[in-house]
Amino acid sequence: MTESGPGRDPAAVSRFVEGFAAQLVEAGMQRMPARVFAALLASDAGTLTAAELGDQLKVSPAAVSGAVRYLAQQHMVSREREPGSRRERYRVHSDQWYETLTNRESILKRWAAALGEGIRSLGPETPAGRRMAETLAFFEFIDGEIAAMMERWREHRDELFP
Amino acid sequence: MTESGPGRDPAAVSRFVEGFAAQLVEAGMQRMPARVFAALLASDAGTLTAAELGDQLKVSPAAVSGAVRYLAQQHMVSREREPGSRRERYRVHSDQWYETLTNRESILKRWAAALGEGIRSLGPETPAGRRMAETLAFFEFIDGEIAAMMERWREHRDELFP
DNA sequence: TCTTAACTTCACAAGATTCTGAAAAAAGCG
DNA sequence: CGCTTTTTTCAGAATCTTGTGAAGTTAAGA
Repeated sequence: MTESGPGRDPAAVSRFVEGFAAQLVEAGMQRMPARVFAALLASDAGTLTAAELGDQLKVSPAAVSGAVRYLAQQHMVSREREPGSRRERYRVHSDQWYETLTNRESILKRWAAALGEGIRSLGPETPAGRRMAETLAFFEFIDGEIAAMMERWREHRDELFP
Repeated sequence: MTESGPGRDPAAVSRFVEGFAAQLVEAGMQRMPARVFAALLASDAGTLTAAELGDQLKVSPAAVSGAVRYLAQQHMVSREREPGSRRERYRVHSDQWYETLTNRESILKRWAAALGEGIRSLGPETPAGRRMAETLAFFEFIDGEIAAMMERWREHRDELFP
């Protein structure tokens, strides 16, 4: 339930954090980044400090540091320096983080590059070459479609959350 | 007997297999399934036997067995019994395997389920709940779009490879 | 039915990851 | 500047993963 006062049920938060993190792990994400990310997603402000993360997840500052570095590299969180403090805050941009999922362009592009090289070295007219060419065409098609899809999403979002 | 056609350079095949597998690994796939899959993708017939896979990849039958089981579960390859032999052949369907990439529905659905539970337990009107609701809406939107996108792909493919 | 090829399962060793504690580095503040 | 708080780095221990060898299971052919 929605609570005010001393706040939210820490047990409920923890259940969500661990459950969602587990799903992310299953999809290939490392455990600690997944937990840190889920904790940020479940925070009311959308930001937490390193100390809060370490405290809530019961891990060392070192682990938080490593996880946050990874998440920042993936553009899933950003770092903000709090004015008037030496603390750093880590933020999840609710309307942007999941766009990084579709920005796995880098991955599609690397797959495409590896396939292109395979086609070239095995020969485009060999059976294997043709099979790989079809796969490559698929990746290129998807790559083009995703931008349009995200544009439609933003319109759709603006209707849902005006 | 499966003949590697004339002019097919085993070293070139191996380079592709290891390179493409490395990209798959980077995207979260286990190493052995990735190598087995890449080997199938690069095979001329689109099929290989367990013995051929073990031989080409220099791994034990046990490793092949585990990798193939995983790939079959993910519907990335299918198993065929060779008539008149006790061998099994493993096949990649060139025009279908990559559709499994978009069929990670299961993953989207599980993420959505975890988010839905989080929204319910933290409260849909809390800031965290609203953030999660937007993410959930995104996943639901994507889920709907993907089917349409794949339909467009099939049309596109039929133009490219009539 | 028996034999034997082919695949699968399982315990374990080798290897890779991941997190911690401790020390170093960076950065605000007087 | 020097003190203090916060973050980062790094070596190493604990934990997981992964592939192997060997035994076990299944199924084709005689």
